[in-house]
Amino acid sequence: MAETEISVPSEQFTKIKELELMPEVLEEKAEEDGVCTVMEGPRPGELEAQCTYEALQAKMLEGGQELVLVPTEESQKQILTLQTVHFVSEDVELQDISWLAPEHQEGVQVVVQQAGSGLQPLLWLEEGSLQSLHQCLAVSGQEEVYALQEMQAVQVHVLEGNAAAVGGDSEFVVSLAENTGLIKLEKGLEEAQLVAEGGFSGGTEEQLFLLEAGPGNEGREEIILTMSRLNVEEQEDKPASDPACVEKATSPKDHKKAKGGERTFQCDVCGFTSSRISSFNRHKKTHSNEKPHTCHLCLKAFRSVTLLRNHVNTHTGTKPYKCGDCDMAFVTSGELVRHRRYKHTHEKPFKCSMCKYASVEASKLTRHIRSHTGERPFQCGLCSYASKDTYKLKRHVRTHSGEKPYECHVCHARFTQSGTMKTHVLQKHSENVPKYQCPHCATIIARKSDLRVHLRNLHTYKATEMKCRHCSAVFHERYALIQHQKTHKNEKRFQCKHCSYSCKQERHLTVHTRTHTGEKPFACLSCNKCFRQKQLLNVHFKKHHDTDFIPTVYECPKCGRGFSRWTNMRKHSEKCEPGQEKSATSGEGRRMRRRKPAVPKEAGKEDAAAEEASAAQGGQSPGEAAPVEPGETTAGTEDLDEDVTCEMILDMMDKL
DNA sequence: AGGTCAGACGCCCTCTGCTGGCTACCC
DNA sequence: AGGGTAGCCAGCAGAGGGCGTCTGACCT
Repeated sequence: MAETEISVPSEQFTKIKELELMPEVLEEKAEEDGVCTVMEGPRPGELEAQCTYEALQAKMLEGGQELVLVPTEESQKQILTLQTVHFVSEDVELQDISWLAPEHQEGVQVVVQQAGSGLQPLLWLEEGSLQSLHQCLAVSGQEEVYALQEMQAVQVHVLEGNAAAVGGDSEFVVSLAENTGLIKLEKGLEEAQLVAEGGFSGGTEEQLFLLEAGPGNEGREEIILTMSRLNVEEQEDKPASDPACVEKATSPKDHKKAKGGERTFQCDVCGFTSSRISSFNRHKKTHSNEKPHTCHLCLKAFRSVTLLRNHVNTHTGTKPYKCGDCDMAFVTSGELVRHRRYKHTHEKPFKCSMCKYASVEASKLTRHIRSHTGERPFQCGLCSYASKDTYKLKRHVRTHSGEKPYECHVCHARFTQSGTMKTHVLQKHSENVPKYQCPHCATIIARKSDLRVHLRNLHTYKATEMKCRHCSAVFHERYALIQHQKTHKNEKRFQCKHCSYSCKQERHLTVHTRTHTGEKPFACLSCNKCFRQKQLLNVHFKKHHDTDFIPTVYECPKCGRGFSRWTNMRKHSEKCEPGQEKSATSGEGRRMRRRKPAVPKEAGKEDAAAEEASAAQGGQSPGEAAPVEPGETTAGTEDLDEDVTCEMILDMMDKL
């Protein structure tokens, strides 16, 4: 799929801001429009162009936006659709259109035609550049066309041979060859208009097209070809073709009287008109390549001394217009005025009619208005994203290209946006990082946006009740629920019926109750001895029936005496006489050494509760608990007392 | 003809906020 | 061990500010 950019050519764009959006009218118009067909002519130089607009409009409405504007000619309302097709290729050459003689092109003003078809091409595609020989780009016009200066917007479309192909992939590629600058074809258009003016009979609809080619993004070898069509919907009785209403196109070299009787001068290249000959002559210089004023530093040429002077100032750093309120200086007075508006006077002449926004520049207001209208003229060619300005599209494209132009100067991590990198540096490589305190709880969060998430998740009122899983309390705020449930955490809610014992977990109460009932459900398969807990049975089995079981022995660092439990060893060690120390490798005197290889891991896990109980007996925290080795074999070790151990286990469980 | 002003376009920047993946922690 | 949760973090988009530059209009 080709990249398609919906944009507005610069010369028309300035007028777009005057458009008044009327989407309801546009919808109606779209339904009314007919079918567009373009057929190749029977012989070279002739091409029938016959357009009704159903297919074309459908395509336009996909990504474009129709606009209704009220032009200076008060009798008309013009419906315009904006869309641009982006060509990227090396297979097409841009040709001169001076061949376009009106007498040979009745009905067709500008044609883009594949080479070899017999038609004189404006843009032609070399063999193999397109899949379809019928693919072409056409522009047509009909009688009573408007003068160029009256065209107030553009729209773009590519036709592929016939109407049926219009809705297809309209992207193909144009090579810029050696033309790296802006290529404007308005001259051809005007010639087309002249043809139309002189020749068509009674068309059903006014149609005008602009064709303009400009450089692609960042000067790459590509062009953006913009073709424009103008629909005119007559609102009043006076037809759009009324000469009194619409000023006709004039010859490039002539001038004629406009509606009010003023003489106007029209440029034969771009359609520019002026009532003053001086302005007209001055304008004509813009189309001339004559640039007699050359910079002596870089040899760049300019049309006027003023432009040259401003340019030279960029070399020399000369900025004659200095701001009186700050240290800024500028090359032109206009820059200074604008700067002062931004920084000092805060004068914002461009005010939004839909909100309080005001801006220094009109372009900013135009951009702002898109946030109201939702207009997104800049379409990504690789996905469905469209942006409201060119910069956002460019920034978005990085998500496809993988480009990460911003690098952290500390850790060299790369980022797609400067703001992301800035946040990274602040959070990772800076001191005194600001924190955000939740106003409703003690939580401190590193980022404001995450605090917002925290507030949303934990402190937002929710209509649906959230129930405590321990009691019947209900809450509408998650944070309150969590805090409430924590109050259940240390409750010993399970009370023994037979004594004062209570605990936090039901399973503990079950085990405890067996001390009253005498129940011992865990029987040893080897000796039939019964136990109240599975862990105790496991300990028993390993100690008395497992020949592979090798217990760990904890050795006193002072005298070398061995113990099966670390806590017992520590108690002994505290009383052991100084000077009997054998090992001083541990600063805390708790180095443990096994006399036999370690107990298999599984066996140790099975006895976890007994280990914890043993640790609790010695006052050791669970995290520091050393493994309890059941089968003591050395002097001074203790036998396992089931009843005592059971109580210890239960107590420890509750403590945990 | 030259200077100035203003409109317009383009580019880059910052600030802001949302989102989803990751991970540590808790149960 | 596994699921749920919440903070951390990068990615990404919206909105707007600021400035460089070009061009046409207007004035002298």
